[in-house]
Amino acid sequence: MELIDALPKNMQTDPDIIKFITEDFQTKIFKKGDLISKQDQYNRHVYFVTHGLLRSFYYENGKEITTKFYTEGQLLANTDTLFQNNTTRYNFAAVEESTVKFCNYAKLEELCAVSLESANFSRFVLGNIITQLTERISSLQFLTAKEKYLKLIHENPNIILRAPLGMIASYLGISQETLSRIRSEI
Amino acid sequence: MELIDALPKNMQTDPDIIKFITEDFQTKIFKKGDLISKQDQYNRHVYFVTHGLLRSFYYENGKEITTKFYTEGQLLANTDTLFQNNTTRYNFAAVEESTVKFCNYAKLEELCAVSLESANFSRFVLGNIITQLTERISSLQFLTAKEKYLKLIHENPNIILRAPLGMIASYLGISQETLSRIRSEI
DNA sequence: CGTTAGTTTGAGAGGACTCAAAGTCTGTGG
DNA sequence: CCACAGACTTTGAGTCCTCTCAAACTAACG
Repeated sequence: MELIDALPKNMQTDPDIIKFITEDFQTKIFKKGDLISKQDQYNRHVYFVTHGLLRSFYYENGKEITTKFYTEGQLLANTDTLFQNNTTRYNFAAVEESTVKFCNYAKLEELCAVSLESANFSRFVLGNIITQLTERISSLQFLTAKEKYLKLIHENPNIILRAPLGMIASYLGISQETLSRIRSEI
Repeated sequence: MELIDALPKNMQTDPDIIKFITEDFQTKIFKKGDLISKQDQYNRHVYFVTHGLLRSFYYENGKEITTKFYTEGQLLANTDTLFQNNTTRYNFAAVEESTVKFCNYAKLEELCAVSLESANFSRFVLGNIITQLTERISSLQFLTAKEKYLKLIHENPNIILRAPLGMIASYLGISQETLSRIRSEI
């Protein structure tokens, strides 16, 4: 999915936007396992996933905890850094070979500082992210391991097919073994 | 906390903003237990908590599940409705007597459609909400009941003092009894 | 001072965890 | 094209955390 297709129609033909996309974005391909960004650092890029699957994760008692998956058409960024100016606790890595388009967040800020349309579209995007996160919170809050897995199957079957079991388990907040047992009884 | 104090300095003196705050906002006081907004409806207001404590919740097997608390200086809104145009699954109610200032989201949209400053401040606010939600997800994902409670004490001691145990328990995703036992052993 | 909301305590059941070991898959080098 | 190493998944056994149901206790309020 191309970046421009993710924009509302009226912005797709806006010369400022086109200029922004063509001049300020770079493309990069990550191989399976490649790190895009490391924890405890500042990374002020915003990535748009053109193709592939990526994830964010951190270490807890030596184990990797996957916090989120990012597929085609989604945005990936260090919100800690962009919005709070802190280093981030998350690593970002490619689960499979992935192509991303990225730009410096400062450039996006510059655009939003002069383009009302962009600022408002950006608000819209953030609003949708909030809805997604809220939904995820309510899954984690009270569902059993099995319910969480079934919900993921329903809402994001492609992740289940594409990501290894261990990553999915930690994403759901359950152990690998438990997820494996759940799979076998379905 | 007054609404105007929540704004960045440069906006506090902006005539358009002042006009917006004084003309488009209303004030309302809710008594303990009062419902602000009900599930399965559209509520397109945005509320700013001047004083007090409110919460959002839904019903699961007849039990109330508290999803979030809102204290002084925070915003409360039906993101389902504002960003996705759906009815919401959440109820909002006052945990204790609370004063809110509220406006129609459409008015805020109108303001953002003409005021770059406002649109960008709004983006900033949304960004912070995202950071908070992300943080909450990681608490729910892997902490034990006790760890979640200790984290809440650390980050939001006032909620623990002001909200009844049952609401706090469901907010943490644990049962009342478990929370009570955790309290007694601390 | 009684009624209701809220909290604590107890007992038993079950889900999910950990540690450990055995399978299975996959890709690379001979 | 096969074999093997390393990554990934499954299975087993035992333990512990947290749940549920029930009942007693306490606080708040009219």
